[in-house]
Amino acid sequence: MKQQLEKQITDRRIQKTRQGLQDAMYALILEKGYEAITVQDVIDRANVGRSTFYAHFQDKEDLLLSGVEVLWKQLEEHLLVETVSEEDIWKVSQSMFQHAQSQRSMYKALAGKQGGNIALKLIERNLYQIVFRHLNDELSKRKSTFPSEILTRHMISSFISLLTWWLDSDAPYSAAQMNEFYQQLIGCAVESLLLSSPPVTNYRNDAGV
Amino acid sequence: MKQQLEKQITDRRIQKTRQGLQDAMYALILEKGYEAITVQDVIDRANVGRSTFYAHFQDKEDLLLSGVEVLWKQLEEHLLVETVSEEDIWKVSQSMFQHAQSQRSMYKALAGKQGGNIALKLIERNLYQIVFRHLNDELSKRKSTFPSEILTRHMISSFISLLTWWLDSDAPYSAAQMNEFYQQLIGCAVESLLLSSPPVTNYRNDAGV
Amino acid sequence: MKQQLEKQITDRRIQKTRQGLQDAMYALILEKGYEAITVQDVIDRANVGRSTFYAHFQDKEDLLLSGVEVLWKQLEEHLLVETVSEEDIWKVSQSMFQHAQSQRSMYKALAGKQGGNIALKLIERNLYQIVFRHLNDELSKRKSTFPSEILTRHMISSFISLLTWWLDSDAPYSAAQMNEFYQQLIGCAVESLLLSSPPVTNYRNDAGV
Amino acid sequence: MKQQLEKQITDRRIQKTRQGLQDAMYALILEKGYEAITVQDVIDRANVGRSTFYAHFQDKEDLLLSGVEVLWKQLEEHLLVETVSEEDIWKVSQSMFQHAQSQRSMYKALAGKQGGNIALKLIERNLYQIVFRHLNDELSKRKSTFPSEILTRHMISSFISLLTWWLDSDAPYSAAQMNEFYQQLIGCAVESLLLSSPPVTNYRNDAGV
DNA sequence: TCCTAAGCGAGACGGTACGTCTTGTCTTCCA
DNA sequence: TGGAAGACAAGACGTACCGTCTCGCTTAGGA
Repeated sequence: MKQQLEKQITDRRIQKTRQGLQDAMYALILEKGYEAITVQDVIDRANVGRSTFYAHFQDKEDLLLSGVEVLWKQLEEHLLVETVSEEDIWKVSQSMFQHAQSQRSMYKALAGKQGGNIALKLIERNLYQIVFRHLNDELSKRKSTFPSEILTRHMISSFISLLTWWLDSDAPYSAAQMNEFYQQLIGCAVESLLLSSPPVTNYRNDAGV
Repeated sequence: MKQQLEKQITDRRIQKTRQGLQDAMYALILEKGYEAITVQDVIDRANVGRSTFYAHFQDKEDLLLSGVEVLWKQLEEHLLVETVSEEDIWKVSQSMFQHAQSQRSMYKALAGKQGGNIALKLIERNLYQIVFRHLNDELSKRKSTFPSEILTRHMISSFISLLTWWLDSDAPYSAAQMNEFYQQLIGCAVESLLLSSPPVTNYRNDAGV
Repeated sequence: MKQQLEKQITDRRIQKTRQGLQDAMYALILEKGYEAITVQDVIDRANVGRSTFYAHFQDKEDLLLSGVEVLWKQLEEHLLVETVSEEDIWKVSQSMFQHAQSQRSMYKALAGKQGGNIALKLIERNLYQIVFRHLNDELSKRKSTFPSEILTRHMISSFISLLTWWLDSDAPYSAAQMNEFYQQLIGCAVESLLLSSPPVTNYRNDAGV
Repeated sequence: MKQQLEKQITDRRIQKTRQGLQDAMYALILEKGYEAITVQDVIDRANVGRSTFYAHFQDKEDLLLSGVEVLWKQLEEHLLVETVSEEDIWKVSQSMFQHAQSQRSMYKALAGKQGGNIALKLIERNLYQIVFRHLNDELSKRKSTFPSEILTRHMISSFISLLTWWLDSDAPYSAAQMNEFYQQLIGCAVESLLLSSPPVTNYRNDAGV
């Protein structure tokens, strides 16, 4: 008990330093792009010693990716609050668009074109895990021979492409509209591969906002 | 006339050096990945002096991208030979799959996951130019309000995603089969947005915000 | 009264910590040499917190030199017990050889080649004070023009050189023997400069410039 | 022949860089003392890149010691010119005093109290080699039981002590005078240990300047 | 056949960023 | 309240690449 308390308080100090470094990183990414950033830049911005940086993160990539974890945890909470199950693809995508809308600058830093592709690659991989499991089941249930990796990659890459365009172009579309676009682009293929018998409009009814 | 001849012969020597550097680059990419490569690695492999490298290319990125140009010229010739017009999207995509099949190792170096994303980004941009012009026309002809950038990016990102997966996974599909998959994933959306005449505004009703 | 008692007890505690740090230092010097030692090494060895170290000593040099003071006090007591006056140079030197013999490991740490030169420099300076005053008097009494700094430095450096060699080489000579050597090396010069009455100016004739 | 020429020219460039670094080092030693100097200080002063420094010297100690080599070579030449044999101790010492006089600032940097003890230790070791061999022979010829290490160390440490004092104190004595002092301090002991039978004044006759 | 200008290899160089290490200060808790 | 634990700012270290440069050699065309 005592040890835990002590640890927590120490953690608070540590957490503050980590947060400071992450914030400095986000700000710098939006200013000059991930690649151009130097460890020195980050620690100057965060008012932190060099060794402190390396006590917390292996290198600037590690710092960047630590941000993805934060974002990912927030997203999971978001999904929980909205009581979205992983099965319902359209709700998941909509939740991500919403989350991106509410955390715009963080998303821009991590997933925008300034953010380097490393963070994006991790997000892609995370999404892949979730979607692949689901699609693989569905396709095998229907004895489809269509390679599930391809379908998964298609859905993910299209989603990512849409998301990054939205973040970078400052296009005046709402999260809901973006999700609508996504459905229009993807839905038809998903239908034809997964939902041969049920009514075509099925997924559309769910997409009401 | 004389000057041109001299230039050509000199060019032959120069060309040999450039080629050597490009070849070294490809080999090294397949060995250890683009990011990990050092200028020193390249010039050691190509048996070339450091200054020679910088006489021909600005940096290793420049060398990499010079390869994309080569590839792109080959592709254009390929399209000419097959008498493919840019309008016919499916034939263009099929030609690219074919070309990738015939130049597999070069494609792997430039577009595979070892190749860094820089070359891929350039290919993407090139494709975007071609496809966007075409789609924008078609959509405006039909008075569709669907953003043509989004549709273009969707088509390109899906194609790239498919292509890189094919190159990296050594999946036993032919170029024709890959194009078949591509059509299955994309075709339906393209059709509904381009080929149907009336219901273009349909999605707007659902997307009320 | 209570306060005083309490103070004493506290002092005892403090003394213990200081002692622990000094002991750790000596041990480490003999193991790896003074230069290579880190403050971290010392506090790990002494089982002491970093801040504790800096509460007692300014830096590792301060800690080392604090040891010289201890050694110096012991030496003074030694001289008192043996009732040696500072005037009798040979007895002073013999006393130091004896003391070094009895406190061999401490001397090795402070004056040996492992101990860095800082401690040695301090010892040299201390000896210089004592010897210089004496020699300066004697030389001026005899109206000698021989620079007393030079003579002092000669005596000290020869003594130090002998002492450190003895400590480092584990040569099987007793303190008495070492002092005998010292007299043989130094005595003749001291005699000719101090004990002979007339021919002080003798060397000047040869030193024509 | 061609290869040698090429090498020489390259060497000239390299030599210039090395020289620049050494000069910067000497200047900085005289300004702030060896210990306080940073590699960065040196390369800033010498207008040299960091990697260049490390291409030539392992660390600042290596740079310092490389200076001793230079000094040593100069000294050897000096001895050659003056046709001094190693046997004649007094001439060797006089030559060193003379050399120090002519290269005062270099000696101050390397052997003065600003120079750290590293260079001095090396000089001491070099001298030790020369003197020890000679003295050891002489002592064993005479079947003396006096330890030759001790005598050697005595002579060297006294010489060094005299030299450094001279360099640091700016005392107004000439090289010849310094050597006279040295003889007065050392000569008597050397005599009594080496020259038992011959006339005592023997060495004095040789020391005429 | 010799000459000469360009391409070239070799690699020294100035510079920048890296990740590591040590120092001395500081804060927080415990006994 | 003093000491233990250890996070922290500061900054030097030695390494790794970069892109520029200087230097002779080779070499292939025009004299």
